[in-house]
Amino acid sequence: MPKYQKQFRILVAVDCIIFGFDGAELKILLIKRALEPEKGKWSLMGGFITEKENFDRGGTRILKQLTGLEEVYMEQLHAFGHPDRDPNERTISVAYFALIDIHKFENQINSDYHAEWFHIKKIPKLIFDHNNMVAKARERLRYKSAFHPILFELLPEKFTLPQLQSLYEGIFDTEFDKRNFSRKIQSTKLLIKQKDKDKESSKKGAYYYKLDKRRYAANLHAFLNIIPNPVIFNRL
Amino acid sequence: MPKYQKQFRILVAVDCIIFGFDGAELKILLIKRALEPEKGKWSLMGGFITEKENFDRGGTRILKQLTGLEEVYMEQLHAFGHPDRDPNERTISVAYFALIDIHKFENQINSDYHAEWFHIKKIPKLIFDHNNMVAKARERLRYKSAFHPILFELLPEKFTLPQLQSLYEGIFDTEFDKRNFSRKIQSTKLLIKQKDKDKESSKKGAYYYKLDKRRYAANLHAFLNIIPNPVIFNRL
DNA sequence: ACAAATAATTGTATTTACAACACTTATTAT
DNA sequence: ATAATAAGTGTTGTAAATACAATTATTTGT
Repeated sequence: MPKYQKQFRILVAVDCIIFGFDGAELKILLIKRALEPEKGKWSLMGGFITEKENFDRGGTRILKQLTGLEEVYMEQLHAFGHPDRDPNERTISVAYFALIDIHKFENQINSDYHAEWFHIKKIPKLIFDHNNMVAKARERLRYKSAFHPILFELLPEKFTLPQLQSLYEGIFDTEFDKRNFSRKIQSTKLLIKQKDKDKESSKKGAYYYKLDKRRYAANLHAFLNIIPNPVIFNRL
Repeated sequence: MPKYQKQFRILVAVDCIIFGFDGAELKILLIKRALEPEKGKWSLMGGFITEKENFDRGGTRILKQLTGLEEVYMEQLHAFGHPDRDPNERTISVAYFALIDIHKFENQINSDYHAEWFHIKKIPKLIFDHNNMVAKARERLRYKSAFHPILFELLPEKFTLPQLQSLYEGIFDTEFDKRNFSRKIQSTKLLIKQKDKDKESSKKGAYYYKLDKRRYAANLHAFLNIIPNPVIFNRL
């Protein structure tokens, strides 16, 4: 069989934008780059594609490498291919974004990478085009979560409505009416009310909820309408 | 500066899913592949990335090569990277989808490629994973056009409301109420009514409309709500 | 010239969804 | 016991979406 002889071949990497939510702020997990070039600078977690893996597997491999986590929400974001994005040698990168429960991570953190969580609004200067990737991931997360119930992936197994609301508010950089928000969330029937309350953050205490996983799995592509006015997309 | 010595490099291609609308049916432009392997089989238009170009430029270059058209609506769809997708040698492909006015194409067709339009529901067996790409592009077109006014890109400069409606109906595989559809479209204020009528497809004749390009450019990311019930996404 | 057929155009009433808004209740700290 | 804090709950007006039918313009055939 003939090969594509005259064409040139390129390094292919996968980079991961990893989102977490600590109960108050949306955060992103970054590492201190261990290898040259740009050693010691902040960077997304990434790596080169190996000979036998596809992008999805590369993404999950890299995520597991850093967080120890498997079976988390992950989605291909975009392929970045500017000829000079890596000044060292032409490299293209397929970016993935992941949503993880920040608490699950803390126990399993791999300190080899000097990973740290950064507030979404205080991201430092990153190597290459990684700041672009983060911006695009943020945009996508905002877009997608406006219609699809994916933000639950960022929360622990048990969470309260006020927590969920502040997550939405953080992502959309606005405030919602408690009563309307609660009603909309309840109307999805994706949540199961628990008997116990969280009394850490308030005096009255807020009931815990759990995700109804069966319904959630069946409705992952369901359309929500949590956000009052979709015009907000214009002012990201 | 050190290079990434141990890593292996991969061929990188761009493939285009080109949509057109002939007034009745949604179609895709395919070519008869000119080079080995798989010579003579139906395929998407594609090509390898050159040393100095990014993906977007590769996509527009390939589109122009086949259609002669520039400045058309085009968007990165997805990166496909299964190790065996090209049995000849590992190749990854970044797929783009484009929306063109099928009439503009007809004059400029480059017959070198043996290009042909195929009804979206009668796509033949394509090489590699191109059928997957087409499926994904169709899904994306449906998703995106439900919220954003991009379907105008498929229509000629002057078009009628019944034409626009049948385009929507074709894409969503359903039927809308004429009166409600007309009202929703008018309420976007994106259309300018013309004085002349199209009398080809009916006896009474239907007024032509033109896109208000200034408004359209300003509202490309605007949210529409043309489709009565978004639940339809569940049954693609 | 008239009638019949075809397809576009236009209007209204009802239902439904959304958003705005304020008070009560549970709990803790002093 | 009282004050302070934050969660929980109900109602009402308004706008949007839907369902639905009659009329008008034009062509074709007799």
